[in-house]
Amino acid sequence: MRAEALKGHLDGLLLAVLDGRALHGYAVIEALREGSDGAFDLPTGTVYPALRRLERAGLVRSGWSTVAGRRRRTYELTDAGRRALASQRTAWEAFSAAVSALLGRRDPWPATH
Amino acid sequence: MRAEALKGHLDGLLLAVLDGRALHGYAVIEALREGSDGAFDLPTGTVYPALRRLERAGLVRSGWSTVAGRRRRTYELTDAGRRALASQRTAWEAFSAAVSALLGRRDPWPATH
DNA sequence: CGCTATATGTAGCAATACTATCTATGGAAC
DNA sequence: GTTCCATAGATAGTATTGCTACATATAGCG
Repeated sequence: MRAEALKGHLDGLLLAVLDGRALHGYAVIEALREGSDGAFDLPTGTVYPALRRLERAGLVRSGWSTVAGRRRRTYELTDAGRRALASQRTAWEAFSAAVSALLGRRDPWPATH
Repeated sequence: MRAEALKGHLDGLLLAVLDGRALHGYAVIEALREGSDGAFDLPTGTVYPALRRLERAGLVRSGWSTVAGRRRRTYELTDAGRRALASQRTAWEAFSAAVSALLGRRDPWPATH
């Protein structure tokens, strides 16, 4: 997976794994890995700053908790986050369809010139 | 369409519209717009530098021609470009499947914690 | 006591698409 | 005939963003 492929799509994925449940950063990384069948195994340096970015944007809300002596910053969606997720899903459908239409064809173009 | 969504995917799209035919930059822009049903209407400041980038990488080859008093720099795939296109298609399948798996579900996660 | 998994975080880097701007020709509109 | 649009190419500078590398710390296992 090329590094740049994810650009512009990570936010939507983060919102998606937080949909309906609160997770801390480390668990988000695991959810992305498992939910993508191993395709997305993202480093902490990618996910933690991205979650903070979403929080600054008001799409998630965070709070601290301590479990078994380890501190966790837990994230959950805000109302704006849920709306953003819905719009990201729509945008993905459009983007995905457009790329597939262009890239998907296995035969070269008919000679038109 | 968010600007960042395209990042990392443009090269594959450019290679795809050049598959089996030679096009000049302006025609590439039109091919992207028409082939994506209007979803991708890219500015010249995006496409021209990207084509030069592909040429530096050895994936396309360019030559000049003049049609109706207008000079055109025409691009066509190299062998390496065709190989790169095949690998981009495979990468897109994997990426697309992974994102759809995470983003595609319309129902929130079951409560597991 | 060292190693691994868990857990959070930052600084700096590299890649890349976009905005804004510039030049130029041919043809249509007025 | 001159203004405007479509065609055609190009570049400088900017902003965003994901990644690498590094730093810190606890729990549990051998």
